[in-house]
Order: sequence, then structure tokens, then C-alpha cells
Amino acid sequence: MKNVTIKTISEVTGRSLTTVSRVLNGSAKKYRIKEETQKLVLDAAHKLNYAPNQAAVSLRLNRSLSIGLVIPTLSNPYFADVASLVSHSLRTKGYSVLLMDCDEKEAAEIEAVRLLAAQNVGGVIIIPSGSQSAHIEVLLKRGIPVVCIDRYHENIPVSYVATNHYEGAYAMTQYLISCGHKRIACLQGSHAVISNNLRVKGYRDAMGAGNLPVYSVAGNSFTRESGYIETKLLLQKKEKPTAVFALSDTILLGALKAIKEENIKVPADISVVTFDNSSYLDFLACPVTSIEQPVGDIANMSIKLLQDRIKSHNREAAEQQMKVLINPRIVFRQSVKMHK
Amino acid sequence: MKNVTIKTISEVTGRSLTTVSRVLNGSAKKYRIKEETQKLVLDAAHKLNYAPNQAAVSLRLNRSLSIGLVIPTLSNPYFADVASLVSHSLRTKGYSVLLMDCDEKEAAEIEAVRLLAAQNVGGVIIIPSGSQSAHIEVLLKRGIPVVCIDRYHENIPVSYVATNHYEGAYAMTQYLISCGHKRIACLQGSHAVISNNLRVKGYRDAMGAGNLPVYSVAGNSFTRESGYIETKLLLQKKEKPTAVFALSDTILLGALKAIKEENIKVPADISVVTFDNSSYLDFLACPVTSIEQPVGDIANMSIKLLQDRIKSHNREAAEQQMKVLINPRIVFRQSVKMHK
DNA sequence: ATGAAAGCGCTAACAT
DNA sequence: ATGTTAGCGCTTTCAT
Repeated sequence: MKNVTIKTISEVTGRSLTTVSRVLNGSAKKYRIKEETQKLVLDAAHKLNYAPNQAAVSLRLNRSLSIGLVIPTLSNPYFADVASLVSHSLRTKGYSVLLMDCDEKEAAEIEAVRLLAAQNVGGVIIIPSGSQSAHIEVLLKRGIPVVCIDRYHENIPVSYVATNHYEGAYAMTQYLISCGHKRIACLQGSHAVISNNLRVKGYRDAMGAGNLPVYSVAGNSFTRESGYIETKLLLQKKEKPTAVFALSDTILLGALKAIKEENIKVPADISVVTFDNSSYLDFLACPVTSIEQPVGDIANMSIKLLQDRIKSHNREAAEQQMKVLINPRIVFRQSVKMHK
Repeated sequence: MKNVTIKTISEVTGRSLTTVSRVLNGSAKKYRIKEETQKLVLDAAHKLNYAPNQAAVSLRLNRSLSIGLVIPTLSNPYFADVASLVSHSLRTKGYSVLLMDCDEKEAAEIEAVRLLAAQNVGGVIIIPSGSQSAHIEVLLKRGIPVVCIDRYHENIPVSYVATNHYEGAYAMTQYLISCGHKRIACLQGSHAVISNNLRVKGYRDAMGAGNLPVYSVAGNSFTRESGYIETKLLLQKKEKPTAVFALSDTILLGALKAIKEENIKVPADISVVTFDNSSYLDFLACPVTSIEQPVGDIANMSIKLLQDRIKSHNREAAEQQMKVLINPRIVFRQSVKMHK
């Protein structure tokens, strides 16, 4: 079974390569190709199950219909959700998606970006794993549009779409304070990413606005392990927290494990809230109040931004920065109790 | 910033295109190219930040270093875990990964496979969404190796790596029976996939072996919605189930929601078990006993199989079938109570 | 309304 | 030990 190319179709139909190419890539009317010829070619293509060789197209046009999707790790359900929506939507728009799972390693991310540049991708959607930005700037300089999701870099002109992390954390902390909590612990993720740092700042500022001292900010990784260890330590303190704010659902799971081990009850003995609003929160021992990240909106916005930049293909467009912050909302469940 | 090609490097170093190409793609010693020349070329390439144009390589060699990864949907955590492990591991081996999220639609999967063939991928790893297999057979016929994960087709010579669904379900059902349960409901997923059907068969056979009538097999989708609806219906029955076996963790979440709405307690009033062993099961209201799928082993095995087939590049190798079934184990938690 | 031909960047006969 | 050249499949000027 030989490969079917436009040459095959040209031979079968008796038309020239040029004509076949024009019909097959949709520029038929631009060249006023006879209806009859079009039908002939299209039928043959269909019968032979023709599919254009993307390598050839990409080589010829010096651009490709593929988009790089760079993700810290798919084993984090929030990132997986974003990846699912983004990749599926890109495909319906005719792009193919090059997936780069970086296992949360910044070095892997930098290498991934280099690879994508070599593959001549038309654009890149990235959830950065760390704080370095030079490799992303290189893409922009080469005229490859980039859109950051969730985490972003303020020092380079890269467009981004993210939840308003600061406002979300501020509002949630304020809510806990309004419920009478004073010793509110904040379990943070990686210090290297802006989403974490903005959330921490939201927490701190809200505590300050409530005239409360910052009780505790602990941890350095968006993992269950980190949540577990830090919560264990917190629960050893003489002045235990009355509320815990986990900055992600992964951290939350670890915290809940620690809380359970210490035989403390949610929400009777301790209140718990989190960031992400994963679908399983409803089904936990005590359903947990959480900040919803509007994943669908974020996916759609980022694809729109990327497409805009791809279509007006010039370096200026690639570098034209758009900053989109989407305000999250709190989904109230049963994990917070009025304190005294 | 113009693109750096081997021509640029040829001009800079004063060597021919051939020599430069040979040095840069590692066939230098095969052609006995002088150390000195090699160093010259390599240095220039590095200085100019050269990266080979993959489209050109792929066009020329009629094969590419990319692998297609076809997934029903990444929003299912089990598939996301597989995708994460597989894609990351493939990247460390020098492949790039084309992600195809099919949104559980078989039509999308068929289209995805067509696209991958057009992209000349070196191989495909797929978790099929449905029961059709012709599109996969086409890949094999074209000499493109394919490995199925989790779900597979018995009617074509495609290799696969999967959990032993039948044994897992059989063992779990037997366990419930040994705990005194007689009215055990089975909440199934899509009838179109073999993993589901084997699990159902395991359930049925174990019931038969225990001299029990098949109490109920309901549902037709691996979703929370399906789990919710079917459980709602089950709980209307006069003879309510004493145990529910959800064939996936997504189905489980829906079932738990229904159970909670009816104010029934797990495990006091009803026992619950599931397939998948997602990490959050430990943190549910009542931690749920589950069949663990050895995701890491499955990912590694499937990549090994694929690589073997890619390396011996001929159609016979692509079609040489390997069937790997990995026996799962049950992770016991607190969701099952002895019945009377 | 349709064709001929050049060329994208790379590799591999086939020279020398 | 190194170079010349043809050609992978496609698009696009330039002709007609």
C-alpha cells in the first residue's frame, strides 16, 4: 500500500499537480477551477483516502498547523482539565497538539520549548513550571506566539490568561475571618510560581485588613506530601489553627489525611478551605468550600488569544501582550464553621 | 533573525552540506570525518543555536520521531495518569508526542488516527474509545506500530497492555460475596469497550460461582452522571442492594452522591467498591476499597512494546502481536461491611 | 481555467 | 575523508 500523494491523484484524474493541489487545499475558487474538475479531484482524493503530508506542507510554508502544549504534569487534575479542553478545542480548529509533560521540572520545560521551536510550531500554550522566562522570550523573538495559562511572567511581554489568584485568596480569607477565625493557616505551593505567590499575598493582605497577625504560611510544593507534612506540624503547635486554607486541592488531600490521623473533625474542630474546586470535593467526608477556577473560560480565552496572534503573522503581533485575569467565585460547602 | 539551517553552517564553516549534515546527525564516524572538522561544525552549530528542521527530516526520511497518543479524555484522571507517564517517558527517549483527546467520541478517534497517519508518526499508543477497529488496522497495514492500553481489540493483530479486568472484577465480587453480600449491584461503563465487558463478565461469573443470581447490571457510560442516575434508580427498588460495585471511580462519585442524597450510610447501610484506585479514595467520607490499576507498569510495558516494533522497522514487526495482561490487586479500605 | 517548474531543509546514493 | 546531486510532497510564482 503505497502512500497516496497529490501526484497519485494527478495521475488518476489526469489533471496537473497544481490543479490538484489547489482543489485539495481549498484555493479552488481563487483560481476559478471548474466545478467539474473540483468534483473529479475531490472524489478521487476521497476514494483513495488521501491525507496531505504535513511534513511537506510545513516545510514548504515554513510554518505548521501544530501547537505546543506545555504542562507541568497531567497527573494534577486541574492541569489535566485544562489540557483536555485546550487540546480538544485546538483539534476542532484544525491544529494538532504537541504535548509536553514536564513532570514539574523547569529544566524539562526549557528543553521542551527548544524542541517546539525546532518543530516550527505555529504557537505555544504553556503553564510554566518555574520562574525562568528567557526561553519563552526566545519564542516571542522568533515570532512564535505564546499564551501562558494560570502562571505567567511579568518581566516579558507574554500574553496570559489566569484566574485572579490574588482576589480569590483575599476573598476566601476574608470569608474565614468573617466566620470568626483568627488563627488561619495558609498551606502554600511552589514559591517559584506567581499563582502561588499572589494567593499568599491575598491571604496576607486580607489578614492585615482584618487586623490579624499572619498565623502561618508553610510548604513549598503543590503536592499531597507537602500538605500532609505541614499540617502534621501545624497540629503539633500549642496554639492550633482554627482554619486551614490549602492553596490547591492536592495540598488539601494531604492536609485532610493529617487531620484524620490526629482525630480532629472537619468542620467541628477545624475549618478547611481550598483553591481549585475539583469535582471530588463534593464527595469528601466533609464537602470542602473552594475557589472555583473557570477552566472552560480560561481554555477558550487562551485559544482565542493565540489564534489572533497566529493569524496576523508577524513578530509584533506575537509580542503584543494581553493580560486576562478572570475573577473566580467561591463554591460554598460544609467545611467551614463559625468560630466561637 | 533568519532561520539557521545546515546551509548557514556550511557557509560559515566552509564545509559541504553533506559533511555538515553528517556531523550534525551523528553519522560522523561512519563516514570517518576528521575530528577537527567535526569540532568546527559542532561549534558553529552551537554558536548559532542550530536546531534541525523536523519537517524536512521527516519529509526526507518518510518517518518521524513523533508518537501519537490517543486518549478518550484527559478529564478522566486514570487516563490523565497514563498520558502523563507515557508522554513524559517518550520524551526522555527523544520522541515528541502528538496528543489526541477524543472527548470519548469514536468518530473523533477515527479522525485522530487518520491525522496521525498523515503526520507520518513513528508509532501510536491508544486507549480506544469504542469498538471499531478498522482504523487501527489501517495503521498496522501501513507499517505503523500500535499499542493499545487498557482497552483493546481481539479481532485484529494489535498489541496491547492492560489490567486483567476480568480477574480483578471476579476477585472483587468474590470478596463481597465472602462478606455475606447477595444483592450486589454492578454499575457499568460503556458497553462499547472490552474493559467494561470483561469486568461485567468477571462480576457475572463470580456471582454464578457463588450460586447467586445476577442482581443488577446497569449504566452505559464511565461518568458521574451515569453512576448517579443508576444508583438513584437502584435505591428506589423494594429489594435494595446491600453492596454496589462501581466499575470506575468516576461512576463511584456519582453513586456516592446518590447514596448521600438518600441518607444511606456507607458502609453501615450499604457497602461500596470500585475499579481504578484513584488517589482521592483515601479521603472520601468513607475510604473506598478499590482495584488498583498498575499505571506505571502499564505505561512502561506499552512503551517498550512500541519501541521494539519501531526499531525493527518493517510491517511484519508492526503486526507482531503481544498481549500483556497485568494482574491487579485489591486495596482494602473501610467501605465494605460484613452483611448479617 | 490550468500547467510547468522552482524550491523549502534535509539525507543518501554515487562520485572522487 | 569529503563533495555533488537528486528528490521527499507540497505550494506558488509565472506562463499560457
